[in-house]
Amino acid sequence: MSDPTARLDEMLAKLRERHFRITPQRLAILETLAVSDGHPSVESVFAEVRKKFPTTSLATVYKTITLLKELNEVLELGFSDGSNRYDGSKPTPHPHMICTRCKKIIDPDLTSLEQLTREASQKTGFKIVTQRLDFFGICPECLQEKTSG
Amino acid sequence: MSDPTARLDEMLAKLRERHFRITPQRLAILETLAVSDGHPSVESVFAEVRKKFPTTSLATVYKTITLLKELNEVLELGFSDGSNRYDGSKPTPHPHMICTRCKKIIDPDLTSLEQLTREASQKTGFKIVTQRLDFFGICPECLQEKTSG
DNA sequence: CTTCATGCAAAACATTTGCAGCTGG
DNA sequence: CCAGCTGCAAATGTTTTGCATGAAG
Repeated sequence: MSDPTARLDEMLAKLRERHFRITPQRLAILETLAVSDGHPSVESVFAEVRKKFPTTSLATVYKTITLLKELNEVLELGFSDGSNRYDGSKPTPHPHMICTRCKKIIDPDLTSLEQLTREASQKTGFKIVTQRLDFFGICPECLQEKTSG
Repeated sequence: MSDPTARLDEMLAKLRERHFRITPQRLAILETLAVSDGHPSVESVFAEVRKKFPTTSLATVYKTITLLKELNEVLELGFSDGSNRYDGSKPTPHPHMICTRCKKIIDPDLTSLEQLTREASQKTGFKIVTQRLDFFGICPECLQEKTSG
């Protein structure tokens, strides 16, 4: 999708602009979020960052992600079962396709979402600020597997 | 939207069919979920049920709602901040308009959702099983208020 | 240097679970 | 009767918070 290096630079620029410090731990967290296109969980970010900085705490990962959310530099895909996932490569709200078998999450490009949003606004009188759209199902790869889970 | 009494009867029929017991507490929980069109939270269901049965425990409300979810007789609107809401009057997945100011949730009737789902399926090869769509914004009533929050 | 970030442990939440006693069918 | 339900309290799992130490700028 977007260039990971460019995204990392954008994130760093935003931090500097707001005078937040760029610590080694933060840099590692930003890198992980900017590079991964797999919508990582907090735990997987934590595990990744620990490879470089073994003393990093979970609290720091949470704090940094909270900061990035406030700066609109990461998109949180919250699920009520606590399996939250994060998208740092494309931080603006967009639809997701979620495979309920392998847990993969991909970003579809849907042209008719704009039309749907317009319809929703017209029919309800809401001033729509943002939206969240998830499709749940089975991805092509899992569909090919004979054995059903 | 749908007739509350009819919904309650459907829920009761499903419980009986599967040989689950209909206790006074359960009945009160079902009634609350079937009647309210305001997408109540667990706490508000609990508060409502307590009016009739003051000894009811939160655990029972949770257990009953979990049961109803498994029977597809209630739709859970989970939010990652823990402010989950429930829709017993229309238990099949459908879009929601959520006012971020007054927390009201209403059900829009969107004709172009089907088209969007088709597009998502075609472009990704997913076999789509269900979906979740929330629009966040300001409702007409809140828009009319002069003071901004 | 001064302020902000880190890391630890404890706290805070909503939700789930274990279990003794109760009760619907 | 007795399997399943209730209510209590304890456990769980994730996220947040307080605070002393450490490091970015």
